[in-house]
Amino acid sequence: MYHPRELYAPLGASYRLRPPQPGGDIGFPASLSEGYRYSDLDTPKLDCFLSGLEATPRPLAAPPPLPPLPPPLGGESTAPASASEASRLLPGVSLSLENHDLWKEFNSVGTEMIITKAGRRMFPACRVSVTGLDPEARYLFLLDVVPVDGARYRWQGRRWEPSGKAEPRLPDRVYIHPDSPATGAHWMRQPVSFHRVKLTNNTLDPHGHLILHSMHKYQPRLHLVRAAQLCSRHWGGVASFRFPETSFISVTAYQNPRITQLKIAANPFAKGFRENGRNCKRERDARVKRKLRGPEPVIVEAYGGDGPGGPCDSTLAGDLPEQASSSTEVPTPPCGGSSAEAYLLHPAAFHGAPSSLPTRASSFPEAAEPLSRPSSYQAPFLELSPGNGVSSPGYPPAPPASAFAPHFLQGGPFPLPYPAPGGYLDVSSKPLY
DNA sequence: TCTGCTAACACTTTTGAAGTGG
DNA sequence: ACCACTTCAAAAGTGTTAGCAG
Repeated sequence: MYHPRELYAPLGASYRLRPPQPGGDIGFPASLSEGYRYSDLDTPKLDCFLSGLEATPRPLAAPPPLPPLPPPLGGESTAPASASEASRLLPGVSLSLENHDLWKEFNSVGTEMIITKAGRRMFPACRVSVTGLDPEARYLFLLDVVPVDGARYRWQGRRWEPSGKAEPRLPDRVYIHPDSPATGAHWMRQPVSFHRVKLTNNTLDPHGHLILHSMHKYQPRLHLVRAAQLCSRHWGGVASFRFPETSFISVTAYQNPRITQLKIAANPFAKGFRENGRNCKRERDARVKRKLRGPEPVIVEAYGGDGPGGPCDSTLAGDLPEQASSSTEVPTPPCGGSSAEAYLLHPAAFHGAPSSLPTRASSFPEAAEPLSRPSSYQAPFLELSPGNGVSSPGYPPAPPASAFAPHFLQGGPFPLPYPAPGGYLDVSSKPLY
């Protein structure tokens, strides 16, 4: 494993990010905010996806200086987003959170996400609508999760409170939407769901799930990268987004009973725990009593469900029951083919190895280029539009989606040196401890 | 004793193979 | 032979809970 500072020594201090600005998150002490540094956000992180080859591809030879670190996540933006930079890279691109209301409801209580050794899905999942993409160009859609602050949290019976410093930063991993790469038309056709993302607290996780510390506050980020293929050293622009209402605290067991209630009410897989479900507290207690008395009689009556509406696997359809997609349209492959087609056409892009391997080099001429110092790019900060695309100038910009090079790929957690769409990418920049 | 984590559990939904009919 | 549809079992995703470790 390499650290970017070792590989990119020449970049030196230009990649230093300034500390977060005061005035941050509600409930987050300024002292902790002041003391925290996004020490790893300068990791060249997404370079791998910057593939080629847009109409006017350009090699990443002269990295512009990274923008200063934005204010602490969740806080008020004291420095407005750099719209000009954003438009220079991916002009006009905007995202809106489809399930904004649900997220808002959870956020008002204090969202908690279960993390397990085996990996647990996020609920609610990030489901967004995209506009402003070039319908013909191809894009990668990525999701990662970054710490909101430098604190560890503790449930104090009624609310979350910081209790000490955060654990050391874990390996940064990126979830690649399974449809990637796809055309702008594809991404804009219907809401894009990231419901398959899994969170784990297993630092040795072999499945490539996003690794988090328990009792820490995190913020999901979405990245759109204009690129024709998964891995290249060329790029056509990138835009990063975050929605403050999607921040959450990772836990191994729910702390706030109100969150539990919300999850049970909204998640179809937890239907059994609802008031009328067989797994609700009343039924469970009764079952335990019956068990103590003797064998439980077989219940023949079918459990009345709420009808269909569970998470849908398709990107093109809704992923959440409370937002049943009205679209029954059969997904059509994006221009140039679906991810599966892309796989068939260019298997080396998905199963390929670092550019030194012949399989990839044969399929992707750009991989045969000499491995000069990978360059970084400047990620735009965009204002977010919560729900239905309604603009909200109060939304702070996302932290920069820093670039990274294939060097940072960790083969370990992945069966493949390059992750397939739908997989995860380990972009750890430094050893765990 | 307290806090946090894990594994087992019962339940539901999703998925995909197998079967059926046009 | 092909396609669309249905059925069904297995897999996967839920929160709960008891027990364990530090």
